[in-house]
Amino acid sequence: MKAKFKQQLREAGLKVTGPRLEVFGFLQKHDLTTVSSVIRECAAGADRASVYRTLALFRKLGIIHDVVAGGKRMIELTDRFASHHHHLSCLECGRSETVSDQALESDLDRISKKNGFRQVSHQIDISGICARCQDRSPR
Amino acid sequence: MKAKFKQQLREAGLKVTGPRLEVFGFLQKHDLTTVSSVIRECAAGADRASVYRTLALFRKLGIIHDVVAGGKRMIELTDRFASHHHHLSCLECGRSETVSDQALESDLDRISKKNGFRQVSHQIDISGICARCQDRSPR
DNA sequence: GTGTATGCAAACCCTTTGCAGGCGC
DNA sequence: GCGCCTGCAAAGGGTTTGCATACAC
Repeated sequence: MKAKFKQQLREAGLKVTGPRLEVFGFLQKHDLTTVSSVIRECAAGADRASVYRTLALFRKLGIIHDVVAGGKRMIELTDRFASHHHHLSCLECGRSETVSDQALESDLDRISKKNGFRQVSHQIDISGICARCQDRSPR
Repeated sequence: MKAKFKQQLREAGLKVTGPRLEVFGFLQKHDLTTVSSVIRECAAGADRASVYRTLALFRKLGIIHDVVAGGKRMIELTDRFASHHHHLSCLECGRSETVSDQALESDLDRISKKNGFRQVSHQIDISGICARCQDRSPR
């Protein structure tokens, strides 16, 4: 996976640098994170400005994309570096669970076709209260 | 609809003021808009700061909610003031189409239940190229 | 060695806040 | 008239940019 990443950079005529490796490594370890987390956790290996530039580059290269989970803007690796999925986000504890559902994907395709859209991407954010938090504070 | 809005404010012990009416009126005319548009278009009747305060209030009262369309953060009236729907956003022209689909809603319910989630809300953003833009620049 | 990428700091948003005056009820 | 709401301006926080230096190739 890291090899694939380096290869993609080189094929685009870009350099494999410390900050880029640092940020990519962090994203691999923490799928679904925030820009501020990346800045905080990668501070030792990458300046704030470099993190922003790196994330912008990764977006352009299709390595990461922005998603919304629990109403908050997050970033994560794209399907090329992680399998296609969506999130169930708990409004109480903030945790997100990953789900994949074929019927859902089919419906989205069908809806796009019906409207004459050529679908490029989609994202879904289901917010609620997770099983654990329901148990903890029942109502 | 506007009567319902005024009623909701009064029932909450809040005042019906110029800025609040101005912003609500704009939201009714332009479903799916941005904070900056509201600020720009309501400038005559509401100061920037008042727009922010008003939007925060509307969010708290469940009059508006934030959604993502075409990857951009937008705001729109909630289901109480407009029927439940989702958006197909064109990445080229930026326009958004509205869709409602029962199968899709059922899928989301089923997925939530399967994971023990009590669903509170969900949002879907389908991005692609609309029929019109496909015709204009075929590939 | 060459040209890209980085770090630093300043500039730039967008958003929030404090406060005195105005207005809905 | 009372107390909430507003406008104004200043402060705050996150993001972007300019420039000289450092490093990947």
